[in-house]
Amino acid sequence: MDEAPGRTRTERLAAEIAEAIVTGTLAPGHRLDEQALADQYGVSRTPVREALRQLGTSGLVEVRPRRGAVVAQVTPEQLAELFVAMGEVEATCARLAAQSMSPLERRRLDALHEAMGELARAGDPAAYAEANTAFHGAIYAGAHNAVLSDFALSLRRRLQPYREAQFRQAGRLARSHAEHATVVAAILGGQAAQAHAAMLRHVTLVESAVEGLLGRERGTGRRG
Amino acid sequence: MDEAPGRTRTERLAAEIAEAIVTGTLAPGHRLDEQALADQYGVSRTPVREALRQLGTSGLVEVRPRRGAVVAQVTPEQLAELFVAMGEVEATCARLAAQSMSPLERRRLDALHEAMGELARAGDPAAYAEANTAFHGAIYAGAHNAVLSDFALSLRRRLQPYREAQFRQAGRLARSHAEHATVVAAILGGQAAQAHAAMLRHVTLVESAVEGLLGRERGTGRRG
DNA sequence: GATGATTTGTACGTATGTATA
DNA sequence: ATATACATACGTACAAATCAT
Repeated sequence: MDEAPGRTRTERLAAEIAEAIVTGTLAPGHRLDEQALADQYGVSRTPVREALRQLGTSGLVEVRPRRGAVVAQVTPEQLAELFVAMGEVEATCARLAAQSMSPLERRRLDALHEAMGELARAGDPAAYAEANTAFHGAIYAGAHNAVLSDFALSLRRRLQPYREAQFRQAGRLARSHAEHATVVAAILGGQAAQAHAAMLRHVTLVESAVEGLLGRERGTGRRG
Repeated sequence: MDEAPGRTRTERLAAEIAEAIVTGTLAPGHRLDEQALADQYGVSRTPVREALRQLGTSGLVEVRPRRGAVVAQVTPEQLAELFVAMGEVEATCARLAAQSMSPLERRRLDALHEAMGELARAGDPAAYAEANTAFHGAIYAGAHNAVLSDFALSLRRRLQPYREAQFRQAGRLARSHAEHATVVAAILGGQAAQAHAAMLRHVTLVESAVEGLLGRERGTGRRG
């Protein structure tokens, strides 16, 4: 059976539901009925409740007392704030990484960046997106601060549904890689201020790309 | 009975337990027995469990599957990371505040700072500490970003047990107020970079003050 | 190392508050 | 506006795992 990851049912459920939200299987605004989820996963309501509460604290779902839980509905204003926050936190991580990455970490970041150049030239959005997560993760880790990197990761997860399709935009891969290049150069060179600025600009450009996509794709029905 | 704040028992319990942790009534490392807490608050284990999970996600308590929950025990390394993270996030808020505070918000920040000067001269640590929370809260709010300000607030809460006594240090009030002055001047003048730098320095100095206190009070610091 | 005690994890039942007819 | 239906919040019971002996 599936007893693999998180040891308790609550943990496994939280992970599975989070995954479903992040991949878009559960769309924003979708109602999360406790009994339905319990039936679906073959457990009782108790671990479902605890998982929903946990996801509520991390911001992925909105729990309204006595009124049930829904997949967090992010307004355009909140989306903008999330992107600003992610940009600032990622930029901070980049600055700290420039100051405190070990030589080994720097070499690995450089190697990862080179490999992503290949993926960009090959035009493989899925592989690039996966490597991109690793790239940003390497920078979080290089900041050597678990508090900041956990927060950056949680923001990245919350924004993932909205960033998913950006790499399909024409030319986005090549531009992303070029933006990364300036970040990598600053970090490898230990130039803290430049690393901060380059990362802030990169994330801001991602936001622009996403906004372009949302403007185009939306128009279909959300509730009125 | 007491039906005052949070509507559900879980919410009230989470607030009460958090308060007890933050004020030091529940010391770090203290075991949080579900049944004992349930008896103490006159409820069943269910809302206690949910409250503990919630506090676990926010970092105030550590929940170990099948092994119970304890008040989060912060190692010296984690404490340092928390201070670095808080410094960076507060500095970011200060920079954003310098860029985007409204004239009214700037006037209020200035007035608050002036009032704190009185408290510092009067030598009232308790009142100063309370005003200090409002001061930093005003800067978070001035950043106009709920994601960042929520994170800053949660970090401040997590660090509160370790910062509590700092204002009793001789001369700390006056120094704190002088540090605030440079932050306020930069924010009011719209000088983003200076606001960032001044706030980062301020928080770093708070960390030093706390470390001095901990070193004195604890005797030993590092664990083997 | 095995056994008993304690505590957590999960299931299930009931009551109350919310939404709907 | 009242009543009805239903989902959630909470309590309670049992199972399973950890710990103490």
